[in-house]
Amino acid sequence: MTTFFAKQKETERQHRIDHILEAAKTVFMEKGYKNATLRKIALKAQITTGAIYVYFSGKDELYAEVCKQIFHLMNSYLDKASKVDGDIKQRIMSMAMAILRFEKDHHDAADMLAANFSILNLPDKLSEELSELGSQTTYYITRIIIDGKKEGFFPPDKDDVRLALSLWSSLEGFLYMNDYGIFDKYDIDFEELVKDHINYFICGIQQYKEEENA
Amino acid sequence: MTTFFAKQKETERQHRIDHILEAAKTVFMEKGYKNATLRKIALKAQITTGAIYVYFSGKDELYAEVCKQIFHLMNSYLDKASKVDGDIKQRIMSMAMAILRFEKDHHDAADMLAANFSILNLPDKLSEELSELGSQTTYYITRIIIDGKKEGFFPPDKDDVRLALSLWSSLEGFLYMNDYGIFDKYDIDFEELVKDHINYFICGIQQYKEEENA
Amino acid sequence: MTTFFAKQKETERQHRIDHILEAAKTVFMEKGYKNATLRKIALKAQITTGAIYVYFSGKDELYAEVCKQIFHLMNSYLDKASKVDGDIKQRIMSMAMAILRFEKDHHDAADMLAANFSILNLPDKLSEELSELGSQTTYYITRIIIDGKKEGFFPPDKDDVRLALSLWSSLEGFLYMNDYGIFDKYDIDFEELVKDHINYFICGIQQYKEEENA
Amino acid sequence: MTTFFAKQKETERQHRIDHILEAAKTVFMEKGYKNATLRKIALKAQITTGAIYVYFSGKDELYAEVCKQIFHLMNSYLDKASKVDGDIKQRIMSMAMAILRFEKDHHDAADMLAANFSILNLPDKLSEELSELGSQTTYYITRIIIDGKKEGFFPPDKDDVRLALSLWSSLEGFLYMNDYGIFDKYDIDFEELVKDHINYFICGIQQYKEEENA
DNA sequence: GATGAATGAGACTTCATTCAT
DNA sequence: TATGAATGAAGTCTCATTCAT
Repeated sequence: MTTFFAKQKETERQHRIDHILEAAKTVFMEKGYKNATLRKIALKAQITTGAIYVYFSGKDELYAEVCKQIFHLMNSYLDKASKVDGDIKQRIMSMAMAILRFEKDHHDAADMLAANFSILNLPDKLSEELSELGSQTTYYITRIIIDGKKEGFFPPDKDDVRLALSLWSSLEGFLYMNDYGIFDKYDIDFEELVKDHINYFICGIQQYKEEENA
Repeated sequence: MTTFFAKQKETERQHRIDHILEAAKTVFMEKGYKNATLRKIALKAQITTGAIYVYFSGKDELYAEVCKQIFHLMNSYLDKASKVDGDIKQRIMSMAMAILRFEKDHHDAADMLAANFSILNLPDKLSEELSELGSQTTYYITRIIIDGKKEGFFPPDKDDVRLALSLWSSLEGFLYMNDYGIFDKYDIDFEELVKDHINYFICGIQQYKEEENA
Repeated sequence: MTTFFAKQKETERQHRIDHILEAAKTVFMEKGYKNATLRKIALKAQITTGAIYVYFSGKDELYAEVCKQIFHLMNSYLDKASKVDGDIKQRIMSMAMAILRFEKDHHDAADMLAANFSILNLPDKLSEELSELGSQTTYYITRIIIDGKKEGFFPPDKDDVRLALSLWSSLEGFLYMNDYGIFDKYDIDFEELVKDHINYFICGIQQYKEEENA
Repeated sequence: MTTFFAKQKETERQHRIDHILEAAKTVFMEKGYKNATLRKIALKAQITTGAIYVYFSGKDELYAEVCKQIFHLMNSYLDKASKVDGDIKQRIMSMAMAILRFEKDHHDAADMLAANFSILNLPDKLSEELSELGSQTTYYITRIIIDGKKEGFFPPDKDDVRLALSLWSSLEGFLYMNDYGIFDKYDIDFEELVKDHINYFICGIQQYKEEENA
């Protein structure tokens, strides 16, 4: 019986945590770390500031936990995209579009992932977790690159991780520039721009001969 | 004589301004806009917070002026790089390396240029200046692309600005990822990574046939 | 039960608000709006400045709330006086004496009602409330004038509001002069002076023939 | 010769003082005591803040000196009005209208005269001077009342000073109410309102029988 | 005399965090 | 557990006054 009630309690506790995290996510996303206040979060969660301290050690941990959630959300996008059937190119494009879609669907959330977590005063465990989660993206992309080499789509002499990082980095660049409204000044279809870039990049990988570089 | 003394004073005033800007730059770079405080800046400049207000209307303007300086610095890198002789590829690479070098030399400063200045409460004149300065990079790159098309290096049907933005965006992505230490976990020569990406990208532009995309 | 505790809490909250308002009133009255500081108020209320912000949005609102209280207090004087039985003259005199008494009892408080509330940054609701409260005095006096005309005490051709404003204005003048200690230099019974003035004024209204003015 | 140069210097000094006072008057009138800053005054006078301290001991003294000037200005209005020919009523009305005109011509200046000088940290001499100047108005009015009694216009049993203070007080009341925009809400000709009041008041003095009051 | 940069105290305000209830 | 009032430190900004030049 004790166990039953304990579980019951545990569940309720988790509910409250989720509830707070949900509110925190909204506020952090909207205001950013500094401008978000525990009061606003508490207000949104319809609890009091004091209650937050029952479940979280403070603002920093709360922020980190929200980030964790967002990382998981993002990875769910990637996971889904990674399961799409098709040739290598289609799979890469699917992955890229998933990242773009996530950015579009959760604009402010995406911003949070770029935070420099080192400024927060976090316990080591959380820091590592966040770092680990941030690496997931590379894993997903790398996997496709590896498949691509197996299938002869990419030359075997190129390094998987380097290609994956290269692809991801450029994608992030587009998101970053888009975020700061750089493209707003021009009459440009953002998605098309990214697709073209990936096409050029893939094409380049396939065609580029190292000796040319000499 | 009056003129002489007036100049003398003007120079001294400029010295002080530069001195404050220097301190502000350090602090803003290290802490970011929100976390930087006038007190910290004043402390670093070995003055009082009040003294800052003799030269600047407030935190926002101070921040903006620091950004202006950094933009100018960055543009000096670009300007120098844009004057390098060589073929189109070499010129693009020279430009890219200039951006990398700037990022390396002024790591934290580069971050500031990404700030969303619209959140600051700036006089219109300053806002415009910053916006204008921020566009310079695109101009530099676009110019090379245009030359490249003239010389037959790039296909004539590709849009100059789109290519320039695309190139710049991917570069920014690398810088961004590097900033957040993504590459630190891997044994990767950052510069090589970027060079490879550009090579693939350029090669892709030249070789990519639109019909393939169908 | 919930209701009971909620009420309890509400009451306590009101107590605290009243406590702060009391301190604020003292300080504002003594120093005026500009010279009063939240620190002084907090000190007097034996709390910290921050605590004030739990109950009030800032200095302006605090000031406005104090004014509201004073207006209400003043209106309670007027209300009581307006219920006095007697002929028109006695009723006017009763009203005038109420104003004098209020001024005497709450010397500095009275000053605050003269504030130009438009310089404060108040929510519309508060602004309107204050404006409304400030008009009350005229209403009370006007009502007596109207009765006076009905009873034939005043000539029917005189405008109610003009007479009321005229009476009130002169009263305010006496208060104002008294405030600045003008009468202190002379050996004068302030109340008698005002009574005489009102007597002359009333007598004048009754006797004055417009044609004389030609 | 020394004397000549000394005088020259003295004159120049006075010029500067006047120049500063002029600027100070403008700023104090516009902003009020607290909101006026020495910098604004210095700016308007096209000198530096430091220079002000050569001629004045500080902000308070500067304010007081400005008030002195305004008192003198006001008294010049009264002086001129007091010299008007006509019967007693006309002379009183002339005096009243002069006060109204002064208030109209120098709206903000008039406000300053109402300041509670005791909050300023002034040397005794200045305080007394200000007090003395503030009494002038009563003198002017009293003189007419006295003449009025001599001529049989007013009953001989009424006290001169009391009548003068009474008249002046009510006038001040109208100005005060007008200042705070009380009349703005009503469609009222301010000057007419005041004239009527004075007429009633004078009429009342002449007609009012003390025994009625019993 | 005059300058004006600099000070230093103090203004209002915000907020993460604590703690008595 | 939960409350929410209160704290205390810190934030930006203002300004009368001083003082080296």
